[in-house]
Amino acid sequence: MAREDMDKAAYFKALSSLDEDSDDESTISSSRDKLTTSLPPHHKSSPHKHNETVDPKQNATPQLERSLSAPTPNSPSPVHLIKETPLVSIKNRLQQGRTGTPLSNEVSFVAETPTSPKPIQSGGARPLRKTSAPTPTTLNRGAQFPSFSSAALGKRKRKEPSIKLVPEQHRIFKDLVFFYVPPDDIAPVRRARIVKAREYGATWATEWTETATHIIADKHLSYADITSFLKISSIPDHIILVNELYPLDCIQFKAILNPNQKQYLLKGYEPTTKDSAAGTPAQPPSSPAPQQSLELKTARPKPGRWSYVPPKATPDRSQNGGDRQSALPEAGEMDDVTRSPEHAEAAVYGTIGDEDTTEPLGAGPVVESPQSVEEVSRADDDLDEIIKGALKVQHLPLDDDEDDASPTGSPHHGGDSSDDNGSPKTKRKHITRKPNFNQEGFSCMKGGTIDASSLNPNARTISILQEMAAYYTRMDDTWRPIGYRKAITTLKKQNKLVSTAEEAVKLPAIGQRIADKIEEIVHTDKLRRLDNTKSDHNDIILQLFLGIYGVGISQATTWLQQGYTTLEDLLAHASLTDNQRLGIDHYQDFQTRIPRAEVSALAKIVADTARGIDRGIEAIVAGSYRRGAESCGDIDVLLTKPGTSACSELTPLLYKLVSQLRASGMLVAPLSVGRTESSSKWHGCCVLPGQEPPIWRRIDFHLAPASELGAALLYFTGNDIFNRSIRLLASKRGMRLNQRGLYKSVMRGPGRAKLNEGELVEGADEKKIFAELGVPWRPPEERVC
DNA sequence: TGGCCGTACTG
DNA sequence: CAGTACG
DNA sequence: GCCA
Repeated sequence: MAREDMDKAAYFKALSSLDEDSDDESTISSSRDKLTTSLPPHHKSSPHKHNETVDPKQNATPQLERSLSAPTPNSPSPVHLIKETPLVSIKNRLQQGRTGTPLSNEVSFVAETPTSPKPIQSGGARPLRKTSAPTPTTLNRGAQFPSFSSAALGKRKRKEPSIKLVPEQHRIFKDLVFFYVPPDDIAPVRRARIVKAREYGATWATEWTETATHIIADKHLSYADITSFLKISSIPDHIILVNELYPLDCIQFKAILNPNQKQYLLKGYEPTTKDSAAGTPAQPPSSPAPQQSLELKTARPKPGRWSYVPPKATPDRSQNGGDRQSALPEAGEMDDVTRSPEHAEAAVYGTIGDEDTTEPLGAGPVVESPQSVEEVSRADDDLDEIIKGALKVQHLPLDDDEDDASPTGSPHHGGDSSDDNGSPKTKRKHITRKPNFNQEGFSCMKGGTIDASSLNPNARTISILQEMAAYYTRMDDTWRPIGYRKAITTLKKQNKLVSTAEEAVKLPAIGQRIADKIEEIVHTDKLRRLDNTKSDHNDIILQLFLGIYGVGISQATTWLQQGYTTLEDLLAHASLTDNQRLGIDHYQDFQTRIPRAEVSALAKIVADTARGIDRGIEAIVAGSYRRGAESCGDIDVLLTKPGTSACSELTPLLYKLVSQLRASGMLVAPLSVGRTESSSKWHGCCVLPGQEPPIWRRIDFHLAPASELGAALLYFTGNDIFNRSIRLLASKRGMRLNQRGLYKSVMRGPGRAKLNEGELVEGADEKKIFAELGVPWRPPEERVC
């Protein structure tokens, strides 16, 4: 036991230091030390699944040894060192922090491999490589932690992606031969996917062969693309044609899924019912599909908690809603991708009339200019090239989801409305007061209207920076992600491509380091720094865990340390809170975006029910819906009533409302409910009655007496960055802004610590709050930061 | 070098 | 209390 | 990460 702990500790220490190593510049903040310092006591109940997962004894130790003695025994050719690219300043990579880590001094220099090597060709023309028969160069000792071992190789350029097979019983792709189209692994994402498939037992055919069992096509390809690429008239019956999503899902569900599901089909391809045989039912006997294991752990209602019935088809729900392409959550927020002009009215149910529409003060009624260009298909055009040359595939989106965010796929309203941002109008800043600080730095001062969709010239850069932010979040770094997000906000507002570092540093919130990264991204279409993480198992598991409602970085890290790797592991062995269990059972549901129309429908039910309880109640949908998003991550309903001045006047109504909605079947579970009399929130889950299959949605109610409506709207409309920005601005002005109101004469101690409550300035009127702060009014759809 | 929003629920 | 969540 |  103790020994295992030690090994794990050693491993994680090593991991940490390596990670920092590969970081461009030195340090990562200290919070991550928790990884290296304290290991949780080993409970016996803890997850040592003998079969799968890690056996620390086998892994950590050898790894450490190997990395300590730099040269890799098996690595055949020393290959030339990768030259540091000029773009990245590599200063000191020695880590001071990771004290006592055996590796920290050794692995000080990790080559940022440019990924170019085409592993396949190098070995000559053998078309198949069997992963199950590791080549001499395969470093299989390190089985579980590829990134670690590859990083540990130090400067040595990896010649061939080391494939670390998963334990045999998990090799769901055993005996399968995958042929990818395009048949290369140049793009980092694709390489990671291919490696992953191989780790699960697949054989990768790098040349077309009819012995292939599956053709895995790039998601943009159509059936015709494939046949023409292969120069055949049709795909042989015994070969299964699926898109790249398929293997990922199989891996996540640990099963060979039915390849005929529509989310795996290619455009223009009608499966000939034939392959249902080969394709297999979704749940092969060998590996229980998640649904089943999920069903096992059924409701264990707890006093005060609704009985919670795990619904049938949760995890498999990829087809409805937005096809999530990858099992893993993506970093960036996808809401606000598009806006529609009519949002304002739609957002309000009940007697309230307007609040957005009338606008004297700020930027007038924001009428979206119809916008023109439709670019959605650009990606498709690239495909030809890809197929032909198949050599520079770098345009494939780095992240999986991108364009799926707005489900409807509704092409128009491609958002962006007015490409107003450079336009003079945004510049109007009526200076009420002269601030003694630079208010340019506050993103709440300027409208963000250009979204991150493909229309944005910096979309690619933004997407990659978002991944970086997400990556650092996973690393338990609190502040870097904020830095990145601010930079991203700035970038979103540029209406032309920012391509050089020189140009970039001049922009607010973009410093030298991000500027360098921007330049690298624009020039190479990727960030090497990020590539390193792409195939990191632990990182991928972390992403998985962080996608669970109720699980944050702390819990996710702990579970990872304990050796859990899948949601099923967690359900079976980890100790979970009720919310977390629910979060796992509905993992896919919660990951699925909610079409705007469904939000409207749900809100209408709420509003109608509420009015049945009290005519005066108004239900206003806030959140990304109010910002005009075409799809939302959850539903935010603000409940208010004219004439009220305290939450306590509304709480009883909320209680009734919830109980009626629950009775009517719309609300299906509570997650977090107010404790006190005057509390103002209720968080839970709902489904659209009649929806088949039902998809659980996150819904939040927020109570606001009329006297606080403005502040509540401001808060509940967000977005979060906008809120933080405007709140920070308030605090710089000696005020305080929260969901109840704007307060002045707040005395603050060191570090802006609040010393007193302050005196209420305004709470009822959203616009007045802007005005008091000297912030130009911005309608909700311009609060996208 | 230290700050980076303010609040509320869970266990 | 730390952790997670909400915008 | 960025900034004062």
